[in-house]
Amino acid sequence: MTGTIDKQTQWRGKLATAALEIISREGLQGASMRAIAREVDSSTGVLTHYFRNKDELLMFVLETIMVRLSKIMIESAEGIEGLERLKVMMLAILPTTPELVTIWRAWLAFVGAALGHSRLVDEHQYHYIELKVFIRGELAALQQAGEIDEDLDLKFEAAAWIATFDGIGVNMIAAPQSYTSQELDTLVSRYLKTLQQNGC
Amino acid sequence: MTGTIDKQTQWRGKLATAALEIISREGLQGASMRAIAREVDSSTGVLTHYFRNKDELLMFVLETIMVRLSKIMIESAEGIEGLERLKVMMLAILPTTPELVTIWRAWLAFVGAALGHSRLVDEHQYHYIELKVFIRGELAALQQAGEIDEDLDLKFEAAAWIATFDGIGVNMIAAPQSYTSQELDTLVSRYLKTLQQNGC
DNA sequence: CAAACATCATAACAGTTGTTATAAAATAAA
DNA sequence: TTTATTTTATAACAACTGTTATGATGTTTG
Repeated sequence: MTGTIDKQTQWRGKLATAALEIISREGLQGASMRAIAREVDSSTGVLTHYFRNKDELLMFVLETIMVRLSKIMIESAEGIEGLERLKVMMLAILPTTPELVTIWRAWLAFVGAALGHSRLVDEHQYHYIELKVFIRGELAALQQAGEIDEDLDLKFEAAAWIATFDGIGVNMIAAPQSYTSQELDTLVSRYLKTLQQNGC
Repeated sequence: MTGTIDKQTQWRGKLATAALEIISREGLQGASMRAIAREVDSSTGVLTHYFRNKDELLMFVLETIMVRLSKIMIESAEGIEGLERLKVMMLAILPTTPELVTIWRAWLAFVGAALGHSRLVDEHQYHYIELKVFIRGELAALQQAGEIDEDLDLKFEAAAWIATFDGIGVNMIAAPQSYTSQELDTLVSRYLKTLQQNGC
């Protein structure tokens, strides 16, 4: 029984990774059932056996992406406190490694294709809200610790954090070599300064 | 002769607008030849007559988008000087009106589909560079006028301006009602403050 | 062993895609 | 008016899409 489940999750993960790779390379257009099957040196029979249909597979890929991102983000911040924590988390999930570039490229493909695809829109909204709540919690902790202004609107600031983050990420993908790692650091640090007026 | 040319440009514009509308509503997947023809109450014969192929039509749509954007941006800044100018220009092209929302949605679709579509990638790179050069010129003027720090790296700052701008825009599209108009103003103003240390 | 089931490959399906050729209609040129 | 030329519609095309059904294998279970 557990063996069956293991094979299930194993295959689903393998197929999701293969799909992710293709999407990152060629976009969603290139990710046909047959192309994904070819990527894992198998046939479409596997796809149809482990996923109800293509939609479910794509949703699973998107979910996999978001899970990986939040895992990387949380692990990067382990044992780090204060404002530095927000900085580290943001830098950790920007597309600075091959894996993260792959994820970001695929994410952009999903965002672009979300138009007119209601399930994708919903899924994105969900993850956005989740991230926003998380960041808001982080900000609340900082506020309580007196590290950032106490009169900040945290709901707004969480959205601003995500916007800053998205903007940098999209640019790094759309226009590679936009920033050196030092410039990245500067960019994020400068943004964080806007959260505290005691620096002035 | 001139009449022929007029009809050409007229039809090409009409078809591009129709395609833009569909892309904004349903994404690039929905923008098939037949769907575009239906949108203008005509047949695909018109499309094939005024465009070599679909690729050329899509490129024309993307170009149309960028031209409209830069036109809106430049016109908004007419007669405005100083730091306020940068602020006005950014606010002018963020997706705050139906037309701009349409443009941004289509733009996002193009960015997402650019993966694996080399001509689209090139086109985007080109427009990014163009915008970057323009903003850099604006920053240089501000620097000469002493309105922003003289030791800023303008190449870097131009990229930062675009990233900030992209981030806010993408969020407004991906998660509508992210910001009130006042919050938008706050966001942009706060970013601009990072360009001058005399505020401290 | 035998029956039941999970696993995977293959093929056929109906639908859609962009492209191309062809023909009809409208307009311009002679 | 007659002849060219431009313009638009229609239809056929091969290629591709996701889905589904059908077998052929193993693998587990009774």
